[in-house]
Amino acid sequence: MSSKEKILRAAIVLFAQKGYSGLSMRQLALAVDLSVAAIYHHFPDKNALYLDAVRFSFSDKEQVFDQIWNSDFTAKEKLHSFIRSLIDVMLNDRDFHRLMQREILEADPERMQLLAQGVFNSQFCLLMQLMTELAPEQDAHLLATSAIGLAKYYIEYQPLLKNLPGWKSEHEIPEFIATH
Amino acid sequence: MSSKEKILRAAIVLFAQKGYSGLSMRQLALAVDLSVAAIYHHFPDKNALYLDAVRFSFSDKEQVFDQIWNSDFTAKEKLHSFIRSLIDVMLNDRDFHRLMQREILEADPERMQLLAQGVFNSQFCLLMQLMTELAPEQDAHLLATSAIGLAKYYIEYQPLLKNLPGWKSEHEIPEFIATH
DNA sequence: ATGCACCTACTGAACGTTTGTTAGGTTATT
DNA sequence: AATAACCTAACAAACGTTCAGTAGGTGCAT
Repeated sequence: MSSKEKILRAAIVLFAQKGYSGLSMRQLALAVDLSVAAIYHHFPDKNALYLDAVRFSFSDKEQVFDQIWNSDFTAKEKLHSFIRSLIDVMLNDRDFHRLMQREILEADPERMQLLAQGVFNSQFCLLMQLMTELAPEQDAHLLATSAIGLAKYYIEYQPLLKNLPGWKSEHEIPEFIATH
Repeated sequence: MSSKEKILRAAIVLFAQKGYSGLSMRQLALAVDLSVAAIYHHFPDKNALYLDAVRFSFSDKEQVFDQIWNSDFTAKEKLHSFIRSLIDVMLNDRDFHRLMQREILEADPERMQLLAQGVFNSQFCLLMQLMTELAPEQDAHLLATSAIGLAKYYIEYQPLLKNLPGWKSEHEIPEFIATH
């Protein structure tokens, strides 16, 4: 693994843990066993590193989704798989999940725009496309948003809901289709 | 309004906005038009100030809940009012909501313990008591947790759900009672 | 009424440390 | 020889925190 990748992977974990201003370049350097200047050799400044880290943590997952889009599933099956994967990814990669939570909380407008355009855009467009195919008479943007929102809900409350009576492992998607 | 209260109120807003390490004592001093040393006159250090701010932002709301507990509602009505108020508070006070989100995200174990014991404890105990009264055969802690979780869900997704077909303004509590 | 003691609320300036960042030199790879 | 990858050392700025001092009020003995 290259040094640059090592830095990015550590940055994801640590930014997710401590937040942007909570992580110093020296702490990060220590974590990857490099000098501070070595990081600055790979990244122009802290902000760019942060953005790259978020991008990297997402692109890491993007191929999973691309696999779905390129499959010969029906539209319904694609949607099912997409949400299923979204939940899986969020559930298994806590750092990714926390990075996203932080990003939404921070709500730095310029960073939001950058992320929205550079990171999420392609996935969201594909999802919207799928939605138009599935329900042409409804607002695609709205449907896509609620699909993601629904997934997010399951991620955050699955640990809770699991302990409740009436839990069924594959109970997710039918309900979703029904409401739309 | 006393200086101490002015500091606390500003701290709530700014900590919610920028996070613990994102807000410096100088920035806060500037915001309340006092010297940095004046803040240290009222609070021993930054961490204590933060804790006090969180406590303060909660105690501000506590009386609303206490009013419910001391009312002569039936247990069912109390639960209804409690959840209704929880949702209202979270919805109307974004700073409070964000502070709580941050606190959960951060998950600093020692701070968590302090908050759990010093801030939430009394409310949670009252809620658990109510739950035992309502459903003696079930786990009170579990019921209380899911009540709060349910409220949180509505807070985060009401803006979303509102735009969806099938939205009814007073649709919250019956569903809750039904699932339990 | 006045001088003294004591208090709270505050200030300006400084403490040492940590921050992001850079300049300049060294080592390894091609 | 040239370029990439890395180092040590330093920079100014910002950080949390402290210190000595002051303005204004209160109570009390004179």
